[in-house]
Amino acid sequence: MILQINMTDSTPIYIQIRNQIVMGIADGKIALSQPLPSVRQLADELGVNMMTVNKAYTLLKSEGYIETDRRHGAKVCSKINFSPSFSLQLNNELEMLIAQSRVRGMEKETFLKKCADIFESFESKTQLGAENSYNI
Amino acid sequence: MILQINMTDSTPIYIQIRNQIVMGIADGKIALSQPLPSVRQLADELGVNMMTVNKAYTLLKSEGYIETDRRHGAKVCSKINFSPSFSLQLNNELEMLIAQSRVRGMEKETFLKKCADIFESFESKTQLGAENSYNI
DNA sequence: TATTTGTATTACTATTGATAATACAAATAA
DNA sequence: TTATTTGTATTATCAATAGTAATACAAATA
Repeated sequence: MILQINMTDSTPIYIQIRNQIVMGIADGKIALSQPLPSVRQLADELGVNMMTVNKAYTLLKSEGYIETDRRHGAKVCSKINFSPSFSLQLNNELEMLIAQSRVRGMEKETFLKKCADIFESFESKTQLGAENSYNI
Repeated sequence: MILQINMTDSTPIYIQIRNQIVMGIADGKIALSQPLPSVRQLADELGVNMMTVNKAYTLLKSEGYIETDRRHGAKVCSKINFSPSFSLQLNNELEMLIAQSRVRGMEKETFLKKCADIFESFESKTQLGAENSYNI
């Protein structure tokens, strides 16, 4: 399994890369401390420019998901903190999503159920062994 | 109370207007079917261009929050539907938010509690009478 | 010495955001 | 009637940003 880039999607490539790596960590396809491919290697595989991958890695690094070392390349952090900046972002985005859901008539219980389902879908995937890890 | 535009914020003005109107509806400061100020009037009050307000109104209309009538101006819809496109957007955004929260060590219960709190904060505000409505 | 790493720099292009000036049709108020 | 007010369409301009790309570089390793 390799990252899937959708060139017709309006979402920028480096955001797609970033999102898929975060999702990969969340559902256990990418392990903590796992080395990531080099920017050149991943760029080759995806058919994009090296600096596009670098931009994704720089973003992931600034968010605390990965760390890079000049020689050893990039790897997932061994521990990913719940930072204050993420806490702010989470609050703001949840507030907007809930405002919209509420205005459209969604009940609180329905919303919470949806969240619980998504959360549990990650938990079940994470139980999978390392043999299901991403081939990146 | 008037809409508060932050010119130093990187969020585009028309998005700020859109967000604040959605939030206003959600917490009851703006009622269903309530008339909104004309694009010229709101533009004057905010000190922005008429077409910037028009852009916000066009977005709100496309999302089903408001409707416009050539003579009577814009007003909030009497009923705002839970559209398939919003359902998709909600799923995608929740998936990303939950992935990030989980990776950062947030427990499912903590996440659900946060959502419930936000939901309830809207519910309590909505109980307020019409005298608390926005002065827009 | 050769190779591989991330990264800094620079450049190019397309897109976006905001504003502006008009103009128009429709509806209302005088 | 006439004047005014509504949203909107059109066109234009300008600045800033975003996205991608090509290249070069320092550091570390084999």
